[in-house]
Amino acid sequence: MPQEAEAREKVTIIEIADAAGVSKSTVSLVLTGRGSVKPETRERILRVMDELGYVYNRGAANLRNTHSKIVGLVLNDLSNPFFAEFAIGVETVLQMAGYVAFMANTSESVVRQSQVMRMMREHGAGGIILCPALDTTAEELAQASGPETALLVAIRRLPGVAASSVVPDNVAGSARITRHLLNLGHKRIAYLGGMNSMVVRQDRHQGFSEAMAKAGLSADPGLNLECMPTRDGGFSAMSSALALPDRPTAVVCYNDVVAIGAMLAAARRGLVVGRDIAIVGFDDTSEARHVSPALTTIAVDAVGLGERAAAMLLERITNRAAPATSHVGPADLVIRESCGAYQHALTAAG
Amino acid sequence: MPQEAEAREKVTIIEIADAAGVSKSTVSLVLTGRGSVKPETRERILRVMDELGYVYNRGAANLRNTHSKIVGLVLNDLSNPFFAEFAIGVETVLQMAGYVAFMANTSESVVRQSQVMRMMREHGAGGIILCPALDTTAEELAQASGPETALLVAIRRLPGVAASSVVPDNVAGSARITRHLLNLGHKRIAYLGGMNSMVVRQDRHQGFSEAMAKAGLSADPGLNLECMPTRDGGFSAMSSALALPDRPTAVVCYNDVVAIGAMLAAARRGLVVGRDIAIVGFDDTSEARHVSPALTTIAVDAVGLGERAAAMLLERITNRAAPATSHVGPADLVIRESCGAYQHALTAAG
DNA sequence: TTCAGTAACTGGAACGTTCCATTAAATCGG
DNA sequence: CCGATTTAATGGAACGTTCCAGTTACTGAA
Repeated sequence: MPQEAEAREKVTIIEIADAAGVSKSTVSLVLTGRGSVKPETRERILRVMDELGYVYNRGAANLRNTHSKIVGLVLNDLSNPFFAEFAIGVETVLQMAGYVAFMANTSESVVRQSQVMRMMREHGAGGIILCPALDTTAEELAQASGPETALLVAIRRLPGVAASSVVPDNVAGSARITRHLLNLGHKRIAYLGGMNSMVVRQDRHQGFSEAMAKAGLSADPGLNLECMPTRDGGFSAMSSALALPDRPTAVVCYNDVVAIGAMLAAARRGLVVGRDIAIVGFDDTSEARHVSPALTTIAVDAVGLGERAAAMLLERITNRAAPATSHVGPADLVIRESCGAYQHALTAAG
Repeated sequence: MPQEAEAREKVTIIEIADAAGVSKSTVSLVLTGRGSVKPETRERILRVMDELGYVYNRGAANLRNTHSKIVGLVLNDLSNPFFAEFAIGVETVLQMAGYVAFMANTSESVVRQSQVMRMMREHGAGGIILCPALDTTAEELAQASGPETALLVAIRRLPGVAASSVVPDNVAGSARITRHLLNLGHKRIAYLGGMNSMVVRQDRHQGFSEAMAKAGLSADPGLNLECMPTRDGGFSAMSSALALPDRPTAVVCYNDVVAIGAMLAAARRGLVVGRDIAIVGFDDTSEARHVSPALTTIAVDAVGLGERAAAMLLERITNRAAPATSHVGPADLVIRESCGAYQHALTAAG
């Protein structure tokens, strides 16, 4: 048991050296494992370190080195379970590689975003994984980021930014779930939620439109409804959709939280979701499974995206000549109750 | 617009000094804002910094200073929305104070916990907020932590650890929600979920037992069911509870996720939660509101606890003579549908 | 005018490491 | 048993800051 020395002052490599009767260089050698040092000497030094409660000062080491083993993770909304899962994926991979992560939540504020990115760079982060706040521009980012810090943009792609990126396949996923509704016989299908200025919304709506077009249906612009990507947004947008003279029989929502808000609005009007109307989401957050009726949605594997993002960033940091790369992750249909597929199968069979 | 210089090499205070025609000391003065420097000179230096794309190297500065402006946040389970909210609270306060946070997720592994704590110390974290992994011992913690790093233990208190702490009032909250069920007329009440070895479980169960005792009821040991604090755990524990010959009419769950698992199990057996059986949780995660029927639970204000934890840690870091303190946060009853209070009121009125 | 006081600025040592250039001792092939 | 090679260890400069102790130049009071 190391004796909890009275060490109020931090103990340095030099004190270790003195106590072990060697030079600081030798201590450095055992610390970095680089040169060759006699096993017996190594043991003695390690023992002394333990006794004096030595803790390695990476800041000092980095002063010479540069390779810092720190990366930053900047999230636009940690309260969204999707991003929490993404963060878990990122962090797992970093930890296994011996890295440690700065984490910051911007709450969609671009000014906080710039601030924390600068802070992280000042503290020597070798790279940053950024889930950009809503109206982040390419220019701002070029400012906030810099040549010493590798940048990877995740989840929300950012046109015109020279950085690696990791995003789910929004277009394909959206087309997929739209086809699912078309197969169930729906023709009047609304697209609900998100603001047109959001790239993710553009991609997802594009998938929707393409699937509709391929089925020979043109998307009614009156059934394309914007709203903030929140539960409340979904609720009120859905309320107006239901007030339309010729209301939709199915609704493709921007994401799960909008869908859940929409389901509430439908229920409030006395409609049984999955029977009277079909509602589907996107993301497959854990809530999707537990809401009632369970939500049919697109699973994008947030944890997997996080792991991939971290791996790509590390590659880029260690092998700094590597070019920026992009990864588009899978987006799989998860059929549950809210689309009415089971009802449909039942009536078809009976 | 700062001209994106070809600066592959990092630019230092000395290059700024040369370019601005002053000494490095003067540049340091404007950086730290300490001495007095002519406004005109300051402007010039700032302009040069902008032009050359200078980024402050806090690592180098800390080498002399010691006051690092970094704190660590170690979470046992980020996938639990409760801890995500706690993290948001912590991070908000830190950000406002100009600090940046290391974040790590241990997934209840004490070895990862020790590893990340050591890493954080090596990187110069001035303090660590720790939500300890399940079987963390006081001795281990004394090892992993050190005199240079202020420690604050949050959410799960850890007997025998000399550190500040922030926890919700588990005993009072649990007693409160138990009284609520007693007031509704329940007599056979089960306590479900968590493992007896967990301090939080002990506290919550204590509150439960005390409330039962005060009502003149002794808690039936057959109705005290352990399980892992997960949805699946709740599901199977509830299944066995319902298979009992004389089954409970109400169930106090260890936390919300266990309660939601229990609700599923009840529904699976054809029971209507809130009418045929009462189920209540603890934590008031956002899921509690959106599950159906909505969950009656105890709100502990995760964000507020996080803010408080961060504030207390900062106080301890800046004013290092300050003694370790403890904070016990409020635990308020939130009545929704799963306890059957509305049904009860209705039948009472009718 | 002189002198104290202040404003503006500066050089150099120090912080805790790494790493290069050396040196001293040990090993080895012939 | 010699020269060459290898192993083990060392001193000192460097990394990018801060801060102490100065050094000017200026201001204003006596």
